[in-house]
Amino acid sequence: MKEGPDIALIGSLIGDPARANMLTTLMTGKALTASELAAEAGITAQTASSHLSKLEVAGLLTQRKQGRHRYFALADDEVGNLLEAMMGLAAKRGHMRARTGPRDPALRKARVCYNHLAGDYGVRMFDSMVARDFLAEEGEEIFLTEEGEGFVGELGIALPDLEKSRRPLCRSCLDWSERRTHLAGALGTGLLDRFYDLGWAHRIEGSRVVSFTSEGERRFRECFPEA
Amino acid sequence: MKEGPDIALIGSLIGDPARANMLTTLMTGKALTASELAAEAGITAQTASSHLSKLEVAGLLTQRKQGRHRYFALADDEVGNLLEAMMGLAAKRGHMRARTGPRDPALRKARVCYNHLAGDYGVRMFDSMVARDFLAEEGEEIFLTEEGEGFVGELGIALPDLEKSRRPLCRSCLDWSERRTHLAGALGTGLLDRFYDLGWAHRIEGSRVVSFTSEGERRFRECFPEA
DNA sequence: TTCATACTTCGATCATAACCGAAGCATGAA
DNA sequence: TTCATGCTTCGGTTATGATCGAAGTATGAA
Repeated sequence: MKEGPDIALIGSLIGDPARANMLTTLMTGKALTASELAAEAGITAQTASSHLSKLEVAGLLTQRKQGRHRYFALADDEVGNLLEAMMGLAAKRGHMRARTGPRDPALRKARVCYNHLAGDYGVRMFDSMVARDFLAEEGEEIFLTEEGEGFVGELGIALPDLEKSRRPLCRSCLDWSERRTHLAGALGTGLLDRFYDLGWAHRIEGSRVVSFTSEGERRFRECFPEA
Repeated sequence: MKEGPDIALIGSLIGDPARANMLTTLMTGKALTASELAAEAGITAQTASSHLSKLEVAGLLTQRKQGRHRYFALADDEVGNLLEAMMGLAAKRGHMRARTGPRDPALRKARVCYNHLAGDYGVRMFDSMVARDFLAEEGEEIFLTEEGEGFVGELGIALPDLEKSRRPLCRSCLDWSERRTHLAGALGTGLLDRFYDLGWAHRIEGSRVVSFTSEGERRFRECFPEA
């Protein structure tokens, strides 16, 4: 009986893992750029672009152009509610995401979260800097203290350059593997870039894994002692 | 690469047109055999068998063997509510199936939503009961008030029986055609069953339409006056 | 201007899964 | 027993769509 609305269309849109990842990420309510969503879903920009346009045409996402960026967000509350309902059902049935793969342990240890360090190392760095009062938390906001400015300066980071960009210097980001906060923002990006420059670590091609050299690992642990 | 429930699995299951047809058909609340569902979806028995086993493994359907037949039904209310929510979103976005037949107006007027009354009449009943303080809303939760207990008692509903079940007595459900709340839960089911028993209405075979007799319609309007 | 970034479009590859024919199993009837 | 029905399993075909490389467009920065 072909009566009523077409749920298969919406189902198939949510049914693709890459799109489901994007939608889940957007459940935070924050609008994200196409590249951020691509990184989150673990796909290239081309593929993400195709997915995002499908989701927008179907009315699940809205798009806002801002300069070179395109920010995507869930179209409205109803979409969020539907996703929430699906998560509820999935959780009840025990359908958790499969997370078994050879790359997985490396991903949990250290990976890029769009442009900054995440995973165990990302959280460790953040905690260590907070413990030594280099970073101060005020609610959602995070500030670099005066001592912190000295610290990152010694590391060889040019703060004035970072402050020139319109991005906030410090932002918090929630880690899916650790379920704790790590450092994002211009400083988060700056620190990771500095680790690359210092030769402590490098990106694994075609993956989000950040691989530390043994020397780099030693220096990193020295630099960010556990609290 | 995210933590949390796997909505993609459920989405992809609902996302196949053949399976979506089967699930929509089962929204009538009646258990149907594998062959009936195959015919409904327009596929062969082999293909249907494969679909049905996937849906059962995922926990969306339950199966009951009876002789040579296998009867399938939606696993529980939550599945029905999710499907209804998806229909709501699809309808709002204009994603209707190609063939919207003459039965459509009847569907909007009164239909079963898995096991309770939906459509114009479902919303009217809910609104009327809220307006007279028979039902009280507290955020997402809905309660039957003391006056409400008296009211449904007069209608001939045995509350103790309903309360024995583990299902919540009252739950809200979003209506895709009216875009408003109607009553689900054990009481929602109980009320619809009572309308059948009283001869006010009956199900149209092979459809979700609930057809009221002219006498039944009169009594229903009397019983649930518009606010 | 030139260069870099952010994103899209095109084209081709490739993996998944929907599908059905044929055969097999289980139940019930004759 | 034999036959019919309801459903499942197996095997092979086919269509869909997810993916990425390469190239193109648009915006902003130098």
